[in-house]
Amino acid sequence: MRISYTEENYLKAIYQQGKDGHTTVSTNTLATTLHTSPAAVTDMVQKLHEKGLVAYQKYQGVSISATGKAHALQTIRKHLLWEVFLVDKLKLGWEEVHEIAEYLEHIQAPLLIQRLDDFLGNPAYSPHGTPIPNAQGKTTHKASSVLTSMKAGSSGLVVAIKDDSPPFLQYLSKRNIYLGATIRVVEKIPFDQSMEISVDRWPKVNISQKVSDNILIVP
Amino acid sequence: MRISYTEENYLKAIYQQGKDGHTTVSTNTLATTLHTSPAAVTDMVQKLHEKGLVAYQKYQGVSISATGKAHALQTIRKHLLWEVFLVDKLKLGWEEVHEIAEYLEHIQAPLLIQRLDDFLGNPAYSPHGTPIPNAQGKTTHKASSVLTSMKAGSSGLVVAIKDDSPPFLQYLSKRNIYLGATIRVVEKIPFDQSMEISVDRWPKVNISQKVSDNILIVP
DNA sequence: TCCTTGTTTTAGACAAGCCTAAAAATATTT
DNA sequence: AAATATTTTTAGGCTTGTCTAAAACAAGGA
Repeated sequence: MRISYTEENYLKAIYQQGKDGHTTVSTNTLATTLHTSPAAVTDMVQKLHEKGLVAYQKYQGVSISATGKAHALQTIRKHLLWEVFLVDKLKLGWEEVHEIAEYLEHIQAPLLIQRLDDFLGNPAYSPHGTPIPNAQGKTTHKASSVLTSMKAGSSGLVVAIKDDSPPFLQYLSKRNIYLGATIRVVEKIPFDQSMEISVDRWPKVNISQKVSDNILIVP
Repeated sequence: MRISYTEENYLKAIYQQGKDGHTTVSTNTLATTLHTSPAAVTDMVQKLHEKGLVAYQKYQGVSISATGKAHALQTIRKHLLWEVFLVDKLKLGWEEVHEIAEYLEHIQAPLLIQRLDDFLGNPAYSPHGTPIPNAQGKTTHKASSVLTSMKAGSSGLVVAIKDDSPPFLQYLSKRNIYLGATIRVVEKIPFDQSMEISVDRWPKVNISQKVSDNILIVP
């Protein structure tokens, strides 16, 4: 079955939003993340349903099917492998690679991806710490916790960044937060759920809950 | 001005067929090389004319404009750089890379291409010996002659292959013809313009004119 | 010159993916 | 439970790039 560039983007979004596969994703949410109109989402989702790639019932949202999930994982695999290439080999900044990989991920050439994987040394994680699905779609999950859940006084290593949008990655770079950095929670502010942290040997800074929610740590 | 994936392919074909820019290319020829209908070509060529990328007059064929040529050269540059990457770094065969590069060449990311060029060591020639246009569209032409024009008894080094279609490259591989191979013209057969050649130390073989027309040599 | 042959263009139509505006269904508030 | 607000779907339409069939044009032979 032929899956278009656009269909791949829908599948990826539906998978990433509905994660486990039983959670249902709303039309409006998809329209926002895909920068399109709710009407366009309805059309496409009906098409994907007919192709057996998603489960969909009128007004009841959409969820990924097993086949759809397999496709989404392959697209994600390609995306992350290209990100590794762009950062490790071409020396692009981690905030520059996401957009470029959005294009590269759609190239259909199994041999290319296999060789790229070998060339990169079969990496298990992307430059943002996201686990890379293997050719069968399986990922090795590193046990980690969200920075938000850490207690004051504890510290750990940054292992992954959930949100890989350029603005967020630029924000992190400015505060010297990168994969492998050591973060110590100095103080938690109950009022707004923000926290005071110190990164490596740098002076402490305040980060909002929205930020700490997107940083994964191992103690 | 936005140039689509399809428009880029048309420009590339018009440029490669009409080379110098004054030669005019026919609708039918384009339809054949682009695997589409003459009617589709007429439509597209009118659109490209309105955008100033080609010169076109009804029933008079089409030729590339200066702007169109600049775009075509950039697409070709990207195509050839990716081919170098696929062969040199990913170790793909020279007959496997053309098709994959057809997709990669359309990716718009100037920074990516610049870094890729550096990563590859700013190559001047593709794996098939085609000169790679630089960022300004200039190519350094190696002086060479078509194998067909060589006299019996003379010999030279293979520097480029004009036709980079998989069937032709597979044919060459089978006869141990590759870039840098030494070819000696043993005998020319006037009857059908074919020739007997010997490659490196291998026993002599007969090749047709169609084949020798696509091999470039330096003595 | 006229007629035949082959090429090129026009006409009308279709699929993919999107849009806006309006209608229908669901959710929330009162 | 009714009224209001929000979400979602339908309806109709647009653009890009394609197609087939028919009409227009060009070029060569009689």
